Amino acid sequence: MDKDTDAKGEGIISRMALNDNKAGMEGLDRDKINAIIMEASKGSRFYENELKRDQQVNQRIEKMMRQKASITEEQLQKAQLKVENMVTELEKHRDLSRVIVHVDMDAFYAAVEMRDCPELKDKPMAVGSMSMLSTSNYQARKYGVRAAMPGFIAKKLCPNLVIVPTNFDKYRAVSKEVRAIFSEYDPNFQPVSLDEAYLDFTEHLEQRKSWPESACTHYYSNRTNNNGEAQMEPVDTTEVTDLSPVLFEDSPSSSPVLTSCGSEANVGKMFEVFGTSAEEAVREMRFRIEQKTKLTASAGIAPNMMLAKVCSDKNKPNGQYRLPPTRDAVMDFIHNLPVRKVPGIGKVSEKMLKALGIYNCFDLGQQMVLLSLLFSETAWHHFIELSLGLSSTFIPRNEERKSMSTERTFKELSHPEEQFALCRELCEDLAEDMKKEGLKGKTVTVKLKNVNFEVKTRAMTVQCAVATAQEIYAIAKDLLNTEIENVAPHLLRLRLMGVRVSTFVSIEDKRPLQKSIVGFFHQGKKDYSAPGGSLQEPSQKLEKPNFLRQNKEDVQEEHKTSDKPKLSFFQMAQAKRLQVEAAKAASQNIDTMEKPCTSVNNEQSNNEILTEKLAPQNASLLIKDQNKRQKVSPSPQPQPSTSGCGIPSSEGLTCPVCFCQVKTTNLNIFNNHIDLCLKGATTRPDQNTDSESDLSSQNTDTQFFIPDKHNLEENKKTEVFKQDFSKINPQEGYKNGNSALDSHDDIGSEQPKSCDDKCSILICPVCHKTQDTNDLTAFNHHVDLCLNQEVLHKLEQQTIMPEKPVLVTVTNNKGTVSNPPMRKTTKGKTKRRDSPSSPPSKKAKGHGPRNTIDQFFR
DNA sequence: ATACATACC
DNA sequence: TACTGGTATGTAT
Repeated sequence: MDKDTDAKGEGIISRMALNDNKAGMEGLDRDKINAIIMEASKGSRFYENELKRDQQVNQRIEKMMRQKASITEEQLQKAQLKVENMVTELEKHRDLSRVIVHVDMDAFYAAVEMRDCPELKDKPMAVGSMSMLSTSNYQARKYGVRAAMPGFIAKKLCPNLVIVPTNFDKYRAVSKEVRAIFSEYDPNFQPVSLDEAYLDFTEHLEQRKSWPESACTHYYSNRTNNNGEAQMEPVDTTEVTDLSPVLFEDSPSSSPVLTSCGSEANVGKMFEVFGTSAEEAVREMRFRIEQKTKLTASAGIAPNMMLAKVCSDKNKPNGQYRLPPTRDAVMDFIHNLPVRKVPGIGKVSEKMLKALGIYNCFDLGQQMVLLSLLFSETAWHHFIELSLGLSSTFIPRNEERKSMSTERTFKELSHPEEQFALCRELCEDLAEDMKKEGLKGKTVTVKLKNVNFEVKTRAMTVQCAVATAQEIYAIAKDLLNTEIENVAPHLLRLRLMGVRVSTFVSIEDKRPLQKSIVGFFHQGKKDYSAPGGSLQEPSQKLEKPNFLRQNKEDVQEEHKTSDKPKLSFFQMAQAKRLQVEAAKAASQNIDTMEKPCTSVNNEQSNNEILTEKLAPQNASLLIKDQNKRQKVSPSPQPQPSTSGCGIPSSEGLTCPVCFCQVKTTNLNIFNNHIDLCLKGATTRPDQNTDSESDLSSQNTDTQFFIPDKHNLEENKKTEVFKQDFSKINPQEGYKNGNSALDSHDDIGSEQPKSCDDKCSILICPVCHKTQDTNDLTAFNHHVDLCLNQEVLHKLEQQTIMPEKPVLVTVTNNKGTVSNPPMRKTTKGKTKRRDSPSSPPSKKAKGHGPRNTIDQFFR
């Protein structure tokens, strides 16, 4: 229509241009900066995609405007009442009694780097890479350089910009120190990211009233020559003491804020005494942070979280702002507050509101009736609270996570083989992460971004929760496969792939998993029908649960301990992981072309030996095939009989599943063996060994697919990002906080061999739930049921979603399968023909596969 | 339940 | 040369 400005691409500025709403961006030459950004971006695929997305937003706006035009007087009156009632109701419950504080470290990563490298202090610098910056210091911000900007553009804005790679471990360590201080003011504080948190100071302030002055006295850390013992703050003596960072000479702080300890007024002073007010307490906290870390923080004090957050930005950097807890003060504060400053209102909402003439929170209140008619209920409810300066007055405790994912960006990846390999690797990584938290989920989502930056997600929910890499991959690869087939004969030209697991099933006790499972095998081995017989009978002759008994006779005779078997799924995962780690180790070796295999991560401590030994062989294979971009070729590889290349053996390789010696040095043969072992543990032999073709069709899945990292040119970069962004992850709190590593990284304990602990807690090794019984019979019964389910499920997947092309049309609305039913249908092949033809029946919005694809790859 | 968009750091 | 990664949530179907 008449979006003359937007259509011409000028509206895109709201997406592309810098946000000067953050601190440190005052008085910039915006136009010049934007011109440079545009110049650097124009024509790129990224830019084109942004344009497209902007058009979508414009359409939303147009739709909204049309809606607005059709509003009747009657509707308005009705809405008016509704809004008024809502307002009075909300006012009635306004709570100004809490003292909420939001603390935010100033330019955190950049500040850490500057602290540790004085050279950087007087230079514009940023942390990140040429592809993406995490943050920038205030000097760089003067040039328009800021977080989330690609480094190469930042360089154009500021040619002298110094870009420092991220050092996540360091930031995390600093964060830990800071959080230790937070917890003294509010033990239940909520971290938002490594550098940011919400605290409820109410309690602290109550207690503080009666504190002696000594409790409110805090020392400078770099001026305590002799009386260190009198200090409240432990001083890290290894720290250089003259770093006192006047990081922000031009701090705009207008409120009475602690001056930097290097300033004239404070020279020679050894300590500070703080008062009992909220401001004093927060000042004190910031002082302690600075003394401890040599870094500054900013804070906001207000009666609720939203206001506190906005306030913390007000006097940043190295400042604080308190909004008095009165309605007048709040309303006054809100009045001129641009909506974009409010957490939760981003570019798009801002643009939509702007189209309605709404710029600040006052406007928001004025237009509430209209908004209530144009936006969803949740949206306008949020708006109305906002316009009244209301939000949560208590800080919610960190709840359980709802999903876990991993994704990776790389240089174009188009070959299905590589895509599957990558997918598999992602599943491995994800499974590993999930294991640390003992999670199992029912929904697997694959995310794909093509080289045009168009994003697609494909999800499938299954009956039984999945946790291991294999289980996840079994689903993910089908989702991926469906997409690949849908665009055939074209290739999926990907730039990013991700895998996510969600819909977690509750697991009551995740920690004692390792030990308990061993205990379980020792206890329950007898027979699932036998009650608490010999609780600690030596593990010579365990019986499998009924279900698995038929599986692996073959393996059993080779190795006595192979009966442990039932090889819990954890063990399978572990075995698989060993494979993968070996592969990783191998490819790493190639990366550096010299790094000895001992360069494998330390965390692998327990299986390091194994990986080390595997690595050389893998490496040689990899090198051979490096240019082919193919999985390890199945043809016999003349291997120099590198003695001791296998797992602990000198004449072959030891299978991590059955622990048998496989007398070969050919990795392919070995891999096949492992795969058979793994399959054997979960599926009927006849299902996967029936024919040659069947086997070969599963190669993708079962063989070592060694991702060719060298073709992922971005790999190194992205690894960096993976690190430094996980830190900002809001979930970081509990992610970090758990000590799962302690028990779960000890993979040795997963191997029945090395474990003789017995455990009296009964935890089902399948569903991971603590069983509320001491009765072994009942427990065994439960386990059998669980296994039944699990195995059935797996069989189901084998049948319905065979390796090759199954084509469960996930995207098909309702009708077709998205969730394999538990019955064994005939082979999925018939289905597969059916479903693609069904799209014609789709109604309304064509969002069936075809349409999507057309869009995706035009 | 699935897909896509928005938001946050 | 080059535009992140992890999570939550809202909206629409």
